[in-house]
Amino acid sequence: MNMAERDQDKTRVPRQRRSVETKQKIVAAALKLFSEKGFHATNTKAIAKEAQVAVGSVYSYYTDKMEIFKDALALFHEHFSEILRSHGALRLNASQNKRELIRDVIETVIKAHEVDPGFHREMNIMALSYPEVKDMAEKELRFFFKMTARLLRSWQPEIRIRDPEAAATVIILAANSIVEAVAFGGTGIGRERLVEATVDMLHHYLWPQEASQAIDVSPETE
Amino acid sequence: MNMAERDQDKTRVPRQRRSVETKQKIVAAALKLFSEKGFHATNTKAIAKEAQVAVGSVYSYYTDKMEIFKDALALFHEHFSEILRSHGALRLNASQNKRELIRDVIETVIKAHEVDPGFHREMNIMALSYPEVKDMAEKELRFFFKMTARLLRSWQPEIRIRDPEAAATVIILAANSIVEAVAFGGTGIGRERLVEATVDMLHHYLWPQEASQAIDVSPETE
Amino acid sequence: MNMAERDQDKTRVPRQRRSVETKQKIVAAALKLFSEKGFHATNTKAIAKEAQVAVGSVYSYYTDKMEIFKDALALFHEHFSEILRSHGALRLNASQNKRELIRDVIETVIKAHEVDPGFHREMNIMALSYPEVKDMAEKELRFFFKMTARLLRSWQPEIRIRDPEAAATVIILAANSIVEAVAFGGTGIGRERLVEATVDMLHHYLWPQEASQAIDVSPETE
Amino acid sequence: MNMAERDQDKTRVPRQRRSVETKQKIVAAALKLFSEKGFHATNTKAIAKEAQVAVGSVYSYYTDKMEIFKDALALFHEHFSEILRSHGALRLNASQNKRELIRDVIETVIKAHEVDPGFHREMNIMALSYPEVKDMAEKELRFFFKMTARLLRSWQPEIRIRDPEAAATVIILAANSIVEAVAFGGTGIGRERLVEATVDMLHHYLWPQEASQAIDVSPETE
DNA sequence: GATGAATGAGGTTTCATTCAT
DNA sequence: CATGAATGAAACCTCATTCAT
Repeated sequence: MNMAERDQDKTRVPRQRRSVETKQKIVAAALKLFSEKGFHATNTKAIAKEAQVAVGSVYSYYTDKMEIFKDALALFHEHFSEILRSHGALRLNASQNKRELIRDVIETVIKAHEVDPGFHREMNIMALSYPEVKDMAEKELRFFFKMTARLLRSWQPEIRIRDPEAAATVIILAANSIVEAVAFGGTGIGRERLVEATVDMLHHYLWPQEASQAIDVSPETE
Repeated sequence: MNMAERDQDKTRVPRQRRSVETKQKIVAAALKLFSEKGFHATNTKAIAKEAQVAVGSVYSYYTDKMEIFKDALALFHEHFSEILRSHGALRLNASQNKRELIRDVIETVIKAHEVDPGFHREMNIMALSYPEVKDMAEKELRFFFKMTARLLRSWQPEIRIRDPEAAATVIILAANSIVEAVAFGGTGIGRERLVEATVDMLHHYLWPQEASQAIDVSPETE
Repeated sequence: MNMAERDQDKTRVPRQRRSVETKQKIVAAALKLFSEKGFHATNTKAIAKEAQVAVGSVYSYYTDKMEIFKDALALFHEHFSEILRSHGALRLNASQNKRELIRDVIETVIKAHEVDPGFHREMNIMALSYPEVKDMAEKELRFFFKMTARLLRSWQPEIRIRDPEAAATVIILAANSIVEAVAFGGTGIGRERLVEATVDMLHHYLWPQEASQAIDVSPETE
Repeated sequence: MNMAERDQDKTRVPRQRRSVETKQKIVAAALKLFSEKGFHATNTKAIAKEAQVAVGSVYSYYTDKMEIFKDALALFHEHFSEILRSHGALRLNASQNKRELIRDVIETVIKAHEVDPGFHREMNIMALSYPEVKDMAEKELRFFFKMTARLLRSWQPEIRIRDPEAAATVIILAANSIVEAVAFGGTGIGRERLVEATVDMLHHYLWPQEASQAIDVSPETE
């Protein structure tokens, strides 16, 4: 394996079980601290301490503090995807009630965000400052774009979207920013109302006819 | 004049005004550097140098590096609002073509972002880390929520939005995140397609009837 | 001045008198410690302490520990040359007794070495490890080569040297290594005997006739 | 053996053949790395790796990194002497042409240096810093002093040296420093010219009459 | 008021050595 | 006996902030 080759002499490639466990302890500790206090406010000593390991050990698994972050990010993405999968966000089909479908998706994404809102925030920070992190985060995000685009295309021609890729991107970005607003607050509007408005917006976007009727049927709610 | 007497041999500039100018030089310098290299990578010495002032002087105007940032942020918000205002983003009325109206707004916001994308990014970073900055940024954002909500309400009942405040928030958040994606790239979709999709989404959300017809009129575009 | 330009933001260019004094205190302290304990065994904290200055101050005058060393080396060279000059090593002329002349030169060089044998040693160590130091040391050495070559040429044709440059180099190198042996001991032969033998060697090399006669005149010494 | 007694339970005294081989692999690896990158830049992990042995094993043969160096130094001296011996540097006799004899010796020493110039340099560095290493290096050097002195004495009274021991020391030191200059460059004079000048110097020192004639015979060369 | 020299805590990283497996 | 994981002191360097001039 050329991975092993490249890291040779610098970072340890876990061979023994103990070693594997130590590395896991370190990422776990780092994920926790980055999430709580952010990257810059977390020093290597603290990571080592949290992992109950000597500072030197940290550096035998990682060349760099940044390297630890990247591993933590990968771990975070795993957790995140796991949530999405387990909540069945992807076994959607157009047969169910459209509003419920949209709401389900949004709620699931909120759930996923709530697993570790702190780290999510830190990921955003880091992505803005470090291209490498940006790339990782974007790669993950594009995966969702792709998934969504495929979904939209599968729903054609029932929904009449002109540019499924762009639409998927816009939907994900919008949903994401609203989910973040829900997670971190600060809008002054409660969670329920924001979700409802978002559902409305997407409903109209994707199934205009049905959405328009829905308004006629139940006007003046709230 | 006894004023002249008191200031003897330094009569050039009144004390007060010079002081104000110095402070302005400092913020301006800071804004520039924060925007270029970020908060953490900009040290006070560099700010002083850029402002052509001694380090000590910086600390006689500001207690803290953070204090400087907050002032820079305020200045940035001024610039930002100025752009929006000068581009007339807010003298909208429902009479013009709806798609054009939406597109205008979005383009204006993109313009405003483009004034200083670097600082915008840094503002986001800082907002995520420092509650005080977050508060400032949110306060500004809520202003836009309010403005938008008022606008939406003024368009009622032509548009039949159930909860104008929540809708305004959702619209601004969505628009904002898409604008950022346009500014920083990374989606893999070009600017035009993203804008078009966003316009579509908002068009359907706000003027469902008209939007549906638009699709019927010019189908299979793109 | 482009020097000032280049160093800008990183190292301080002493402007005030206090500043100049501080920088001098630092080199002096460094010279002392490098000489006593060597470069690697001297840490920046110790230098700061010896100079009665904060660590940070050291780094406002020097980017690097190595930079300090180079400055110390320059200072050392100044001291060294000063000794040579004050001992009149270079107002040699061929008129005086040749053996005495050679002995004078050698004794002077020994004196110069004795000013700071520790640093001399360290200079050699560093020269072997760091090309930049090697260059500095060699530059100084070549100056002596040049001086000596000029002297030899001025003595032609009385002395019949085939290649004055090479001869000068060989003489300086030989003298130097013997002087070092005298300074650091380890040969098992006393200082006087080494100097005498060296004088003999150079005497024979430069003034063969005279040297041969000298042997005939005082044979079987020792 | 009380040697074994003394070292017991700290460092292993190789008893079995495999053990001996392991120790040899370690020194060999160390010699190579020290020579290439120097003592300080070579870490124990690298030595272990190069020797294809675990770090812990290194420490069961050696108490210390320095201990390894000392062993490497001894090995180096063996190689060095081996070269000298095999090139017959010591089966000199006064019957052959004197200039050729001197040149032969010098060329042989250069050859010996060229076996491992890197380690030679490192030995010098270490000798200057660590008394123990200095002692080892000097012990070896004195061996050459002794050999040379014996040679000189055997050539008496043909050569009329007053103090053979001192002369031998001076000759070896001079030759050594010139050889080093040839090996590491930096004098600005080419190898051939330096060797020639050295031969001249020693020729005049040891066989004044013959050397003087040589000059008369072939004047104005170069 | 202004200047810029001085401070020193704190951060990241290395590596010789020990020790559990 | 070998292995290689773990240790932690110690090194270098940065920079927000203070303070003498």
